[in-house]
Amino acid sequence: MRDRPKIKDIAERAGVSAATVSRALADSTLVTAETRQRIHDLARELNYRPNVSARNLRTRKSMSVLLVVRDVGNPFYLDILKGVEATAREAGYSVLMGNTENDPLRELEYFNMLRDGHADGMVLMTGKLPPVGASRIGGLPVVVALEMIEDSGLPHVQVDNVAAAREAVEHLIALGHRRIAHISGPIPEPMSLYRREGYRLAMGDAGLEIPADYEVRGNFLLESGQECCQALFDLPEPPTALFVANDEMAYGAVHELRRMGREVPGEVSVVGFDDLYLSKAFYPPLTTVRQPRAEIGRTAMGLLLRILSGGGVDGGEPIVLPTVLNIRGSTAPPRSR
Amino acid sequence: MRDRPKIKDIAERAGVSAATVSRALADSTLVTAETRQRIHDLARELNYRPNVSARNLRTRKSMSVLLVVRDVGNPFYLDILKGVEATAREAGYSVLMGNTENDPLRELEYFNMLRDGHADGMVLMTGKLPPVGASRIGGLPVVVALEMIEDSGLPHVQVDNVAAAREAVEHLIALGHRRIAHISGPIPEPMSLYRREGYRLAMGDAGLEIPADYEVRGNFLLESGQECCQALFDLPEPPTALFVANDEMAYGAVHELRRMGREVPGEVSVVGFDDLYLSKAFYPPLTTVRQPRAEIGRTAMGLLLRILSGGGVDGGEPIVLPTVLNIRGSTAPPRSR
DNA sequence: CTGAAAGCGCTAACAA
DNA sequence: TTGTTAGCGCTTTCAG
Repeated sequence: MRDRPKIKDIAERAGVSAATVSRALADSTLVTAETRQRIHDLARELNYRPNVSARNLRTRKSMSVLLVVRDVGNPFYLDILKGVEATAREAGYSVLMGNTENDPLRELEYFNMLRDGHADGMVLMTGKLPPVGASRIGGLPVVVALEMIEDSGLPHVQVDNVAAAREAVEHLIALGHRRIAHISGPIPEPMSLYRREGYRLAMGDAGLEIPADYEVRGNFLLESGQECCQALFDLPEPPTALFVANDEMAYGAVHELRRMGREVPGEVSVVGFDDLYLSKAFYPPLTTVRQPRAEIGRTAMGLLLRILSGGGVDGGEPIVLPTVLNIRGSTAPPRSR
Repeated sequence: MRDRPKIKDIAERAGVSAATVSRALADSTLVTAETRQRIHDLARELNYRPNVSARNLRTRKSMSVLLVVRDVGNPFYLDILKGVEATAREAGYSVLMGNTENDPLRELEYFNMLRDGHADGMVLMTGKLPPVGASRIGGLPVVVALEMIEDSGLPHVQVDNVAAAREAVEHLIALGHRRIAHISGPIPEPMSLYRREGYRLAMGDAGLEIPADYEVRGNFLLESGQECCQALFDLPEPPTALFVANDEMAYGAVHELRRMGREVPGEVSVVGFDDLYLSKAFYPPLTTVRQPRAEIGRTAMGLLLRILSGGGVDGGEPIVLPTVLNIRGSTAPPRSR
């Protein structure tokens, strides 16, 4: 940072004005190809780098976007982050990490960073809006990914959680399971509700009753999967199959089943949701719904870029990316009695 | 971003000068407590937020730090990121994600972001320096975490990889294993070399020969663990235990062993390195070296903060954080023959 | 304690 | 095609 060359320095050496240098460095055709080249050479020689604060102040941009999640420590976000980062970088944007930990104050703080010029736009994955009222959010350059914020008027990139969950449960039913329980995410978060809805629809379509105790609430964390699993197998009539709302809890559930001496999938089948990259190395390899995470990241960031470049944004219809049910070793027909 | 209030607006309404507003908002004692309060109230009322670009330009700071890793998609970095983010945020800094994918050009680009005012400092976890020569790097506000860059003169936060690896292998030896193989990371990366060195030391101390084919090179990825494992068990005299240089490859190795019909730990014991958060739910629960990742992140960021606030920095002695060998279900005495 | 004035480094009208 | 000029919004001397 000490005495770095500025445009003026280049201008003096090149015998031109600062404006010309600025234009040349921006490859403006208004500058002779020859002087343009000369200035580029000079800039390289001096190891010149434009001061971003000055540029940002002048252009009223920051060339940064904010990626806001509930928990940066959650491996689920990794591929999304990767997709967002790649797409952002290709377009010359940097990615600022935002971590809310479900704290409304922090959620608000990240929105404020949009107003104070810290970032030009936001990819929001918390499923929540700060309590300032949707009116103030309306036109902001925000794309909601993964989760869904109803009536926000914001563009969404997501998967069809209901249909995906339904397909997962239908797979269990097709295998012959009747007593299928569900470990859900936190209620009433929309994502949890959708996946539960898919479960209910599949069960209903198959004419299967859902016993009251067959829906237990988790919190998407590993330990929660264990606990919920325990509760389910304390029941007088335990299930023969589990549809778990995410892979992490599914890991916990399988772990717990093993601890209880129940075989997976021999005695109990388990289906997860997300297809974390470890699920295939898990034992038994986990049957689970794959979300195209990297693509969600790329698509969301692409959409944001379009918004930032003034392109048309229809916050109307969400962009829905396809899921795939990856059938692996954790599901099998129920043990014939 | 549209017509946001600026200092001047507040100044006019308060009937004072812009300078006074600036001072008041900075809680300078040069301003009467009463006007200070009035201006704060006004700022809140107008929903004022200082323009960061203008402030950054003026103060020559960005209040951002760059966190540079090889691969943002690697779950290993999660807890570190979390630690860095938390510590940074407490101090008012934002975290910019940098992802090099081992591309020297991109590594250089991130260093340039330091020079162009994009960020004030960097936590570097790639184990590499761009090829500009250490001379230009010397005084930069950069902290190296996790990996080690020899002769860089930069402050380091790391663990003792040699000692940790040694302890892991000693555990296997203590169980009675003699034929212990090692799946290493990419050679010659320092981290891989250190862990291999620990393996060699433990073996040597126990008077155990290392057959030529017992050291195979992986790349820290899951598939690589599978492949290396396959190579080892194609040997005429396969090992009874594996020390794998990271958990991810260990998952792959265990997966492959299972595929080959070899029991873990009955037939083969496996020790990993890192203690990813899933290793305890893995089957069998993985014996592995735990690195205090969140603490590495917090410590590195704390060190960087000290540097940024002009505090003394001794790039001499690295800060070494302790590791713990977590003994779980993937290791057992060798099957008695 | 407060105000006037300068300027951080850059870009974009407007003129030439 | 190039130069001149005027700020972007803020902080910080320097005077008062």
